[in-house]
Amino acid sequence: MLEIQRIRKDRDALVEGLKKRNIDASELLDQVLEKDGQWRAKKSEMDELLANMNQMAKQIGEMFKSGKKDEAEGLRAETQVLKEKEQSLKSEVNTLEDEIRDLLYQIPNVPKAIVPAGKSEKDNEVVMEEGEIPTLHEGAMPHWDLASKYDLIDFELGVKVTGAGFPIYKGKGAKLQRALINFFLDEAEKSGYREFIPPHVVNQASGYGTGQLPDKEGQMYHIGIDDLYLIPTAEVPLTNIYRDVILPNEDFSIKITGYTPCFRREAGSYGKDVRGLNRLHQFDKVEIVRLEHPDRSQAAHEEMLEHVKNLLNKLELPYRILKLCGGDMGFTSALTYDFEVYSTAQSRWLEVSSVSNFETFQANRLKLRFKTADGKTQLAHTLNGSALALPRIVAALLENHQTADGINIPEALRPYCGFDKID
RNA sequence: GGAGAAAUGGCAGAGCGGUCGAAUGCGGCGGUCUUGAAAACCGUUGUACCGAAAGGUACCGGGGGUUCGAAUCCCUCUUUCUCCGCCA
Repeated sequence: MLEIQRIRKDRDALVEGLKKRNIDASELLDQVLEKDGQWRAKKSEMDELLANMNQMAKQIGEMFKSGKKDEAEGLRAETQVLKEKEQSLKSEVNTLEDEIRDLLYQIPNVPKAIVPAGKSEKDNEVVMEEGEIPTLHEGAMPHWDLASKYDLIDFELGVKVTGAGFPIYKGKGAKLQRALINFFLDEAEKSGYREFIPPHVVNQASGYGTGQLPDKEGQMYHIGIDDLYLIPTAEVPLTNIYRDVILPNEDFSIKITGYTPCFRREAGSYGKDVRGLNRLHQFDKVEIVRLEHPDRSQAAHEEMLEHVKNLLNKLELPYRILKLCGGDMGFTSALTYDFEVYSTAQSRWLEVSSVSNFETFQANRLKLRFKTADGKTQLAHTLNGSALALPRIVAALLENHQTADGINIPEALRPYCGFDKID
């Protein structure tokens, strides 16, 4: 959520910035400003009224004490009118506040200067490419065929037990999941992230805190009886740990990580996009989250990219990094880099990580602040990234490392798997 | 799931319906003293909003109510603790 002060001060620059998302926010922002003006007028009117009423209440008290009953009764009758006035002002102020908040919820984050304008994923910029795309042997298969050939993942069994998009991992397939999770967590720890195991279910306030609500209500599974949501990513519980927090000084840098399953309803996908592991309703992911001083968030973002690069190098997967254009960026992000690995048997790039700087957008909703040296409170920056999401990594590992007589496990993963080949 | 008790500032802990944004202690910050530190002493110490400022308003778990006036009374929700039941 954008800060209202920023809209008051910088309306034109915000409109300009949001154009990169391919939206014209001028009308929305003007509505906010208009409502804000009305709100301020009503608010000071009400404050004045309340000040009067407080004053009168005090006088009445003193009169009763000094025995001036009649005077007190007279004054008491007067307050009746003011009370009614207060009621109506209060409801006007509340209505305006609701309207302003609803408008603010509709405005996405403003892209940073280096974000390219654009409408869709076609306008994303490839900023680097690394690793060699292997040439596969005759008869190489896509991962869903490999998964059934070596009995690693059972999609049909998942349909029976739950439904489409909930695969069941078996034997070495299950072991590989566990190995990847441990590998990712250990690497995160080496990079200085503290591990958390958060709840896999969150309340409404947390959904609002990180911006899943109200924008993406339908993407989360909702447990109606308790009004809780299954997390779509560990970002939600991990970041919300710091909701309503004021960090005591300005030299903080908080780095946390956590593994969780992720649940996404993902309505409206079809075809080759959802084949095999490409898109699931439940998947595993290790997330890294950072809270940084605004002056240091840019550097932190770059560090996070290095961390993810390192993971992909160790897994010996060819990948590329995209700088997302305004139109393809998530609602809450100011700058996002996507990592894609090349899926050789499918001949396509698969997104495996998304590393974003939200600047103050989430912090504003979270009320996550810190104390500056001169004692003021200021919004912190939040960042997060997948490091990494498992299914497409597994797909790429199976496909890229397949040979005629089995699938080779990359060196870095062997201690975690306990085997070096799937055959 | 049943029965009770409680929720106050960073923490601990007072608080008769009016003078309570809230005593007191600890902690934090600034100072005096000291070669330095400790101790002692003095001062200061929440958040947000409106306002150029003066100043004003709101907040004592959340929401609602009674009252001229609520931290204090009533209703409701949530959470915590104790006891019982069930249970990995």
